[in-house]
Amino acid sequence: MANIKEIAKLAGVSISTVSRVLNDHPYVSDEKRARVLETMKQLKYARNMNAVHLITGKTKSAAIMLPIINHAYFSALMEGIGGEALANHYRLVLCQTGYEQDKEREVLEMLRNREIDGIIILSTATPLEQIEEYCRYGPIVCCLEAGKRAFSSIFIDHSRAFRAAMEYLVAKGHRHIGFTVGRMDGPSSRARLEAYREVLSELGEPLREEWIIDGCVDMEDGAAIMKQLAAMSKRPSAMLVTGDHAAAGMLWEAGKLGISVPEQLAIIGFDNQPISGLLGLTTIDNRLMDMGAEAFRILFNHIQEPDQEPVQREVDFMFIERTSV
Amino acid sequence: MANIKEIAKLAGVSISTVSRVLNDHPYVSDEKRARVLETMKQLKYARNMNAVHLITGKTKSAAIMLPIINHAYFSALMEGIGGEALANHYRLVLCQTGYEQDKEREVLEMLRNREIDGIIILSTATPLEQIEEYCRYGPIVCCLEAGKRAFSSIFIDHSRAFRAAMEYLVAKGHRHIGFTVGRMDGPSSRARLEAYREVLSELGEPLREEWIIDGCVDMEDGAAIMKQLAAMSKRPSAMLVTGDHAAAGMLWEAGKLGISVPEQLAIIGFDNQPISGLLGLTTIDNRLMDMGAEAFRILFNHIQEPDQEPVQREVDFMFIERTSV
DNA sequence: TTGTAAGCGTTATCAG
DNA sequence: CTGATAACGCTTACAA
Repeated sequence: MANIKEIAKLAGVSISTVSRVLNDHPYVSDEKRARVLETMKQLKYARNMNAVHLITGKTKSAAIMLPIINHAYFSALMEGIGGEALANHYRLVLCQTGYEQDKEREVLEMLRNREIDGIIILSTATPLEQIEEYCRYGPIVCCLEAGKRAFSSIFIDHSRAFRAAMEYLVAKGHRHIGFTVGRMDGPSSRARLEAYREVLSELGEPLREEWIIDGCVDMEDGAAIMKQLAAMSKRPSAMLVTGDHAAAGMLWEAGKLGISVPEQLAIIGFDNQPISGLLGLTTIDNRLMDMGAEAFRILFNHIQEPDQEPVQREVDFMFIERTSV
Repeated sequence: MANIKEIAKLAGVSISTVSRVLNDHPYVSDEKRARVLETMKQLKYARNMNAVHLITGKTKSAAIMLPIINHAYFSALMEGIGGEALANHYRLVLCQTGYEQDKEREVLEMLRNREIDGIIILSTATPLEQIEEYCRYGPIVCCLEAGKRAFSSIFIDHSRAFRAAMEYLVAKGHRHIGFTVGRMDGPSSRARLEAYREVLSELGEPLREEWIIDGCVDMEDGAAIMKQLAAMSKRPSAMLVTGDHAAAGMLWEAGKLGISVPEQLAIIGFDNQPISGLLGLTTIDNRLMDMGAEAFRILFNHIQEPDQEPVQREVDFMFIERTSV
C-alpha cells in the first residue's frame, strides 16, 4: 500500500509537502497541492493513522467504562456521549466490565498505554483512590458523585433527589415506604440509604430491612420484586424504584396480581425513560443524555487543555409528576 | 515516560531482550527476564501501544457501525458482540451513524486507515456494493441478509419468519393483517413486504397501503401508531410489529383506548426482548445476543486467517407463542 | 514556499 | 540465548 514517501516521489515533491497537504497546512502552492492530491487519488492512498497516533501521542479516542451494555440507563448515557463525540470527531471505545475489577483495571491501563486519550466512567466497582492514580496518564470523567478528586465528575445529587421523592410521598400521606437499588455498595445507593434513614427518623418510623431491596436492575427484577412484596405480611404503601424499567416491571406485575397502583401501592421510578411516559409513571428525570453529552465535553476540554483543575459538576434533576402515586 | 530503550540501558540488556520479555518470548534467561521486569516496575514502564500497532499493522480493535445506540435491538446485539470481544481481548469502537452515508463512509475509511482490524455492521444505509469495495482493506461482517457478497453476513430469514407469523395469524382466523417496519428501505423490510404480498395474494386479500406502516421504531412510535389504527374506519384485526418495544407501546396504548388484545387486535412482536415475556407478547426470537456473538466470531476468524472465503450464516428464529394473538 | 533529517517506540531480521 | 540494526509511516523543527 502506498505511503507518503511514494506519493512524494511520484508527485515530485518532498515528504513534508505531502504531509502539509494531508494536514491542510497553509504554505503550500496550489499547484503542488493539486499534484499531490492527484497522485493520492491515483495510488488510492490511505493514511496510516497508527503512525499519526505514535508521533502525535494522541489517538482521538476515549474509552467508556461501563458494567453492562444492554441496559437503558447506560444506553441513554452513551447516546449523549456518542453524539458529542461524533461532533468532535472522537472515537468511543466500549469497555464492558461486568463490575470486575481486573477488567476495569485493563481499561485504566489503556490510558497508561496511550491507546486512548481519556476515559468516561459510567459506573465502577474499583475504589476511587485507585482510579485517581491513573489521572497522571490522562483525563478521567466519572458520571457519579465522587467528591473532590483528581478526576472530574458529573452527577445528580441522589441524596437530595431521593429526599424530594420521599417528601412527596409523605405529603401524599405515605408513611410506609420501601426502596430498591441496583447495587447496594454503589455510591448512589449509599446516598439513597442515608436520605432514607433521615426521613424515616424525622417521621419516627422504624427502618424495616425487608423494605430495602437490593439487586433490582431490570424489568424482570422489578416483576420478581413485586411478587416478593405481594407475599409480605406487611408491605409498604409506596416504593421508590431503582429505574423506570424496573418500576415498569413492578407496575405490570402489580396489575397481574390485582394490586392497584397507586391506590394499594404507589411507585416512583427513576431516569424518566420513554417507558415511564407511556405508563404514566411518576419519576425523577436525571437527564441522562445531557449528562452524557456534558461528560464528554468535560473530558474533551481536559484533553485540549491539560493541567486544568478537575471539575465537579452537578446536574439538576427534575421531579416528573404523573399518575403512579 | 520511560520507554523500552531506557529499560534496556538500566537493566543492562539489549532492546530486543526487553521486547522479548514484553512479548513472553522464550529464549530469555530467567536472570535477565527478572532484571528487566524489575526495572520496568521501578520506572513504572508502560508500553506505547501505538508503536505496536504501527509495526504490527494490527490494532486489536473492531468497529461497530450502527445507526443509533439507544435502542434495545442494537443493545442486545452489542451485548453479544461485547462479550465475545472481551473474551478475545479485542476493543470495540462504537460508531453511531444515524444512517447518514457520509458518517458510514468514515467508518469504512477507518478500516482503510488501519485504525481498526475489522467492522461489524448492524444496520446501514450505504449500498452494499460500496461496502464491498472496502473488503480489500480488511474483514467486514454484516448482521443482515445480504446475499452472496465479498463480506460475510449473519442473519435470520426475515421473509420466512414473517411468513411463519402470517400463517400463524391466518390459522387463527385472521385475514386482515397489517404490519409495521422501522425503515421501509431496509433489506429486512423489503423481505417482509415481499412475504406479505405473497401471503395476501394466496389469501385473495387486497393489499391495503394504510396497513403498512413505516417509521415504527420505538415504544412511543408504537403508541402513536395504535392511536392511528384506532382512528381508521376499517382497521386490521392483527398487526405484525417491527420490534417488541414498539409492540409494547401499541399494547399499552390499546389498553388505554379500550381496545382489547388479542380479541379486537392481535399483536405479534419481534426480537423476544425481556419486555415481551413480561407483557405476554407473542413474538419471534431472532436470537440477537447469539447473533452478535457469532458475528464477532466470524470477524475474528477472518482477522486471524485472511483470504478465507466470506460466509453467509443463517440463524434459526423461534416462534414464541404467548397471549397477544 | 519547500526540502532535509531527526525522531516517535516498537517489532522483526539476522548474525553471532 | 543475545544484540545490532533496519524497518513501520508519519510529523515537525530547522534550514534554505
